[in-house]
Amino acid sequence: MSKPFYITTPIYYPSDKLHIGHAYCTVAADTMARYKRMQGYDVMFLTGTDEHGQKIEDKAKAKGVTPKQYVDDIVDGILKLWKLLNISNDKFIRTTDGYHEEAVKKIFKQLYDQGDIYKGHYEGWYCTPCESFWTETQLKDGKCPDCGREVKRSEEEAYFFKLSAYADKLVAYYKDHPDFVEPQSRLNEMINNFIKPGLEDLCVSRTSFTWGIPVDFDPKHVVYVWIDALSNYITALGYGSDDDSLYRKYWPADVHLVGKEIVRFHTIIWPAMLMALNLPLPKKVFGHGWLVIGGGKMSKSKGNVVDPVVLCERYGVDAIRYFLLREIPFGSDGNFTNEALVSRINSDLANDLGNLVSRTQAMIEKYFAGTLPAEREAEPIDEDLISLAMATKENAEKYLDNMQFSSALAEIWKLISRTNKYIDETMPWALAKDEAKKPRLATVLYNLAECIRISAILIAPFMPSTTPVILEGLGLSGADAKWQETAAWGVLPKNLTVKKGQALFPRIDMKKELEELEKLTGLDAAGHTVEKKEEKAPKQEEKPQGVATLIGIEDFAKVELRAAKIKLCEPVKKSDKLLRLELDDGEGTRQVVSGIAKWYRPDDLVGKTVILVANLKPAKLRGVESCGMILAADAAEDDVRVVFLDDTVPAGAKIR
RNA sequence: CGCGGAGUGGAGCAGUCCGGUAGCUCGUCGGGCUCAUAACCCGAAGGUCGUAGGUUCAAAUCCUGCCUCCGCAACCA
Repeated sequence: MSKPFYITTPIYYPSDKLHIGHAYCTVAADTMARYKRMQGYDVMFLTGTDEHGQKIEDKAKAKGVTPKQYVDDIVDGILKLWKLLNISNDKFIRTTDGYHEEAVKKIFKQLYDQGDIYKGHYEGWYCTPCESFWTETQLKDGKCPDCGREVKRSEEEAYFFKLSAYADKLVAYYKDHPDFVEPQSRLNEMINNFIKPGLEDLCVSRTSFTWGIPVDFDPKHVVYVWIDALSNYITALGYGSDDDSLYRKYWPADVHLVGKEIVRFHTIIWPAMLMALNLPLPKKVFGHGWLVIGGGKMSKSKGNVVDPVVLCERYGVDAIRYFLLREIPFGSDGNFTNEALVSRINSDLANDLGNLVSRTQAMIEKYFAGTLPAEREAEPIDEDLISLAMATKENAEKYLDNMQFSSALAEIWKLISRTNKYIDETMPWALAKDEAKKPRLATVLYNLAECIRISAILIAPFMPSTTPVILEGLGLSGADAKWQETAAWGVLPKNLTVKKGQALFPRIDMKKELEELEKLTGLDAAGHTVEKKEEKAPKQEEKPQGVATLIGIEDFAKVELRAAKIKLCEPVKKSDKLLRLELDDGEGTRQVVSGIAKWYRPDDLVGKTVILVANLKPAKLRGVESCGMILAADAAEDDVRVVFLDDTVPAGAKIR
């Protein structure tokens, strides 16, 4: 019986459409899963969605649908995306699936019964109308950040998981299993940041929202994300159900693939939970890096979110899969730019691989009418090529086994390049002119075909739909993609017949393409957001009432605006956004803290006249009291301009 | 002194743990070839390895200080 191999992606949060970053992680997992399958492992590849929680409840409400309807819709899109990307997951779990909910209830109950979960109190600020708890730091002006009303200090009943009890065991486990977390640096981060300062018990239930799995013995609580989401890795296998045969077969997981932002949950909370349940821990948690767009994190507010569907439609799925895994060393962050994408497609896929296949097939057709004769004539020059071809499988495996996708591809491309070079070395077109050299010519072309066959199979985990196309061009079929045969020479029949097809990866005109892409994605070649001028103007006109709800003059009168002179200005310690200002407001000096350090230096401001909101309730920022605020304009997405008055306006002048 | 990552030819990266000729891909320039998707092959130019010190026969690599960039945390009254 073949060895089991269990690999997972995170379960994604379906509050929005997924972007290229999610695709990146899932493509990586898929490549690993396909590789292991080809090697003969019995693979279980799991992905899914984490569907509960406040945010989804809110989003659904805003859209006027039930949370379930809301997530159903998004999940539908996710399934389509995975289909488009050729993701070969064996199972897809949704945390709203009945079996998962049942299992989570059981897990929660068990932890409670054995004392790892206890009932306690969650202290915070409560806003009665909103029925929401807020932490000290979430409050705005000491008031509810949602509705702005008064909050009161109160306690909420909640269940806690005794995370603190597992700190020592976790550290011991890391020590005994140095490969548990990769890359290594992420583990250091966890220990320094979270374990050393001391682990606190974890709040694992909520009463502030209802979109979740109810605690079965105390249904006014719902299970919070930790236990609900993390346990998917075992509930998907039937743990806690009547049939846990898959669980017994596949657990513990060989790899949890996660983004670096959730490494913490997977290396601290999840292992502690498993320890409490007395279950084995996953063998490895691999924290991959992020796709960085134009030097910054991809985010909706920056408008630089890349949609994988658009790219796949334009270049084909395999080109995108290749790019993602080739361009960025797995584990570190990497830049995503349109230019890099097109450049990779052109040089690696069109020029090196596609063109190699094309020229080889063309020569076999031209010189032998498509079918090679059986006579052979080897020469010493062939040895170098053949020995590299025979070594490439092992070279690639060395990296693949450590999830170094990029390096693995580089190894395969070494063979592709070497094969191109072999054509120049042997000059088949010269051989073709001499009838006596036909056996030598056939040998050369056969060697080329063999190298192409080997390369085509080796890229199958990465580019599953390209492999069959290449193999069919060599007279084989997709079913001939046998991993073991990539280390065997002479697999193709001596009298092989080729069939030249369409160009595998048509070359792209870089300049034109970048212009097109800029329009399509709103990102320029270097990945910077492009201002969409034509769209911007009408947008603003369309929703004048969207600026704010209308107020009466009496409401405006409540705001006391005054001119003030900046007397002194300095940065606030331990803060990179705040400046402390001392203002002359006509009556005296007052201190205001403003979050404009990014755009103004203290010297720029001293002596200037600004508009002060004089009757704003004082608040503390970074420990410094701020009495009022000064007005500034959001000039652009990431630019703020303070409103300056003419310096002839005296301090204290009323503004209305 | 909150935590972490990074600064290497025009661009993107490797090399740093275990000091000893600075490497890869793309781009540029020159040449070759003509089977091929204006592709392929060869060659060249181009680097004070962020910066200032220190250790050493020898430092991109080890030590110390500083600067810059990027994340996280906190913070945009």
